[in-house]
Amino acid sequence: MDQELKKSGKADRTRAAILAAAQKLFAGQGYELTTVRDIAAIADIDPALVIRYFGSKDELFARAAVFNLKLPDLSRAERSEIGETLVRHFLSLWEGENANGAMPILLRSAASNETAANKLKDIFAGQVLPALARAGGRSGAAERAGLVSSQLLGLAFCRYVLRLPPVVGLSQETIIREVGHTIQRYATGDM
Amino acid sequence: MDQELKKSGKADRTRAAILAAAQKLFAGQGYELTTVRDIAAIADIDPALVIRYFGSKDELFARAAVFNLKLPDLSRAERSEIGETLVRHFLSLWEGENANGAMPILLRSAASNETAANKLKDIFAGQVLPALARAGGRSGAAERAGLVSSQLLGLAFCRYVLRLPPVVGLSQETIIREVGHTIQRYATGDM
DNA sequence: TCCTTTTGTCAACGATTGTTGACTAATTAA
DNA sequence: TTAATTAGTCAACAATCGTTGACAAAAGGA
Repeated sequence: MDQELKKSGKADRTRAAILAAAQKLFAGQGYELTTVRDIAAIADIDPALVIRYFGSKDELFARAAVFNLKLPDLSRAERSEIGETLVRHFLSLWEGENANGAMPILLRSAASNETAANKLKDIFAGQVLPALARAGGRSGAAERAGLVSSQLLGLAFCRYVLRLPPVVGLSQETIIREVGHTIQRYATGDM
Repeated sequence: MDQELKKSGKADRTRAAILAAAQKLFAGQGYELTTVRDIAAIADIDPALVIRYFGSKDELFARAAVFNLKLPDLSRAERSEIGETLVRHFLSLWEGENANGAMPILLRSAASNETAANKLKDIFAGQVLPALARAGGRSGAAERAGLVSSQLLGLAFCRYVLRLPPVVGLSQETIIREVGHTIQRYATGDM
């Protein structure tokens, strides 16, 4: 068998099918309500294969929920455009072409799954906070990061998990303008 | 037996114990992970009694998650203080003396429990939106309500469910000032 | 006291869960 | 073709879930 150039073997295709089914279900109903049998049914394979290829439901979830913030370097952006830049970045991450839906997966399961909750914590404490610390004023980085996180996660929670009609109805332009303004104030304004 | 003046009979005390245990567990780990047997263990009674007194786990959850927004009449408040007024109101509802923890219960279970999700939707679409429509400008009430909801729910989600350290660390004064400012702009600012 | 109602105990049910291991079928290397 | 590796199938496991019904204990009224 080829060592590096695998020609998308049969096993790889079922692996991909399982992962896709898992992401769809995890995003739609969370970790607890998603069963291995449901995943297998959607992927049209045997439930035992889910375990064989991913070890356990937990490991499959971990694989399905990976995502990379890829935060832009805020210290190089125009200081007056940090807010809009951040909001644009998150929106394209959540709704853009390469969106993989990992954010809804994490958000929906974070309330009852410790793995998901910790992943979210790591992201916002380990990436958003440092980025704001570099970009914003010298003090109160933790406060600013907390406020920014509450607004961004709240937007995602209402729009993708709860699907609150007034939030789903917001246009991207409105979000960029209004939420961008808020983030801008949190990130750089005086406290 | 007395018809109206029940002297806190034995049954009432166990009913209360069950409800208290249920609220504690529902708030801490959500609907799915909370088992009838866990509730019974904390209430120190038999699991069968949980069903006998509340019919089913679903009905018990509905009882444990009732709460009343009791929104103040924003049209009578100083227009320039709507933001702070709203944030103060929610904070005292969530952390004040009479806080019953129903908000964390709803938020934590909303991601995987339709009953909880619908209850949250009803609250914010049926109470917050009308209140803002009365108080704010004549147009764009839905947009304003969506933005306000995203910030308020995001704050609660980060602070009580996810327990993001930077958000937990925010003082009430900071929240009232900063989030109040944001809500004020969403509620009354031009869009 | 006796009788009725209330309150609590216990064991078990059927369903569903993640996971396993033995087995067959298909694919590949020789 | 033959042998070996890989992929997929199937039935079953142990555990846990919400829920039920039969029964015992306690309390209250007569």
